[in-house]
Formats: sequence, structure tokens, C-alpha cells
Amino acid sequence: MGRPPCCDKIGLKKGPWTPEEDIMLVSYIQEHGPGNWRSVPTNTGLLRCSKSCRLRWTNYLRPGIKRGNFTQQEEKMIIHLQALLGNRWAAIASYLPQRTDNDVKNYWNTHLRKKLQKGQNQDGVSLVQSVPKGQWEKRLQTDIRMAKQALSDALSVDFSTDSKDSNPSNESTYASSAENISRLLESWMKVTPKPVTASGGCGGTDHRTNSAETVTHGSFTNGGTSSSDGETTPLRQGLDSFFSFNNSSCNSSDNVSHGSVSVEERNASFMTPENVVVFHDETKPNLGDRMPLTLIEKWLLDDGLF
DNA sequence: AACGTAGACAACCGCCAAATC
DNA sequence: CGATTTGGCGGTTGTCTACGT
Repeated sequence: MGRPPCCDKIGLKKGPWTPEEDIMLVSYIQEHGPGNWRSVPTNTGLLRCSKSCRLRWTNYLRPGIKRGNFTQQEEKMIIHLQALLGNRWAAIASYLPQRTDNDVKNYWNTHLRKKLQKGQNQDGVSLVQSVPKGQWEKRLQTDIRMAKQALSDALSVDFSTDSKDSNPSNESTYASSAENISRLLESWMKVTPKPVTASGGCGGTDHRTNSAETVTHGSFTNGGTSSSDGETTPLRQGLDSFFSFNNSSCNSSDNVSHGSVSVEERNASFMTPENVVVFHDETKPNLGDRMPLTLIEKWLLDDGLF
């Protein structure tokens, strides 16, 4: 006998979420933290299946998600990673902490695929940094070797000892990009500022890819490139532009309410001390699950992206 | 102003591995 | 250990909006 059913499919609502539904979901997650999605529809009264709630949260409501306005660096990174990893959008998105897999996938399908096709049709050369034919394949093979090496390296490393510096993606914190919801949250926050419990957003325990044991409170959260502080090589500065949004920790502060400021402004002011509610990225895989970002840095540097 | 079309993005569907009983 | 459910993922569809005619 397994678990009880997730939810009956009778009378469930489908289609676009209303602001009211968003508020209900966000309020619940504020209270209990993400996870245990099965109980979300029941406890919130939402006529949505647990899966829909989870998707809505991870793809839209989760704090810190940046939507639209892909930068050139992000674009190039997606192109490179897609070439290396294929359509593994979750893996690709894990290197772009502010982006969801759905967002990356959509951007690829609506922008980059066409762009690449167009670029190749026009001059027969890939848009990716004009790497000559053949050389690109060689590079890909090299990258695969690097990935294999990285995997073996990763397997031989005890991440629990150095996760503070090398494995920050274990606990990402996010600022909301859904401004309407953020405004709603802002008013909500003013009334009931409440930290997420340990079993919830801060080092949640019920997520397969982000176990509580790997969470190191106070560590950075931006995908493996940021050191604790002070290390500002040009490379790092470049990469920091990717990840600057979430240089916060579980114990430091975070911001889920941003009023009407832009996403960038919100991200810039992400660590104000008065912020109290912290959400953690419960979906980003551990570094051990993927190629260390330093390899990506090297790879991108080789192509002169930064 | 009305209609048709294309683009962008949110949401759903179905599959699968992992977790749970 | 097998049955069952959950949650994650990638592909696809649906809906909304902008633009052109």
C-alpha cells in the first residue's frame, strides 16, 4: 500500500491563476514553507491539484525569479549549455539561478532556436561565438571530457565540508519578480512578518534534491561562483552579474516584497536587514549533481563571453 | 474599428525515478 | 519487496497581447 492519493481530479480548476489564488498559495507557503504539496490544496482551499500549486509556485510565485529581459550573457550561456546538455532545461536553469526551467525553455523555443536557425541559415556559421565547424565539435568533446572529469572530481569531494563556498546552490534565496503579488505580499508582510520554519523554506526537509543535511546556514546561494567576499576577479565580476541577486543566506535577510520597483532594483536591495522572510530554492540541484560551475566559467571564458 | 495572425509565456500533460507505505 | 503516490522534468498546448491589414 502506498501513499494516499494526491488529490481527486473532480472539480479541480484549470487555466490561469487568479490573484486571489496566488495570495492563498503564497500565504500558505509563507506560513508553512514550500513542500508537502499534496496538502496544499486541502489546507488552502484552492481548487487546484498539488502539481499545479507546485508549478505555480516554482515558475511564477517563488521569490527571486527574474522573468523576461534575458541578458546577452544569459542568452549565450543558455546557448552554450543547450549545446552541451541538450534540452535538459532544469539542468541549464540550475546555472541561471534566477531563471526557471520553464522560462529558459520558453526563451529557447521562442527566441534562441529561431535565432540560431536564422544565424545558421544566413552564413552557415553557428551563432555561438562563430566557432568554426569541426572546432565546435572538438570543443564539445572536450567539454564532455571535462564534464566527466568534473563528475569524478565531484564524487571524490566531501561536499558537506565545503558547501559553504563551493555548493551555494543548496539554498538559494529569491526575491519575487511577480510585482503584483509582491505588492500583495508587501502588505501581507507588514502585518505578519514571519520567518519560514526550518521544515519549510529554510532548508526544507522534504525535497529530494536539497536535503537538510546539506544546508549550511549563512552560506552564499548563487550557484557556485561567489566566494564569501572580496574575491573580485574579472571573471567573478562577470559571473556575479548573473548571480548577484541572491547573495544572501538563510540567516541573513531576504525580501519578498518589493513594491513597484524593478526587478533589478529589487535584486539590488535584496539584503536589507529589515527583511525577515526567507525563501530558499528548493528546486535547484546540488552542485554534486552537475558540472562544477568553474568549468562553465572556463568554458565561457574560452569563448570570450566575459 | 474589426479582424486575422504571430509571438510570448503561462499552464497542462504524460512520463519516470524516487519515496513511501 | 511490491504497489502506489509524489514530485520533477520535458514536451506541448492554451491563452493573452501586440501588430499588421
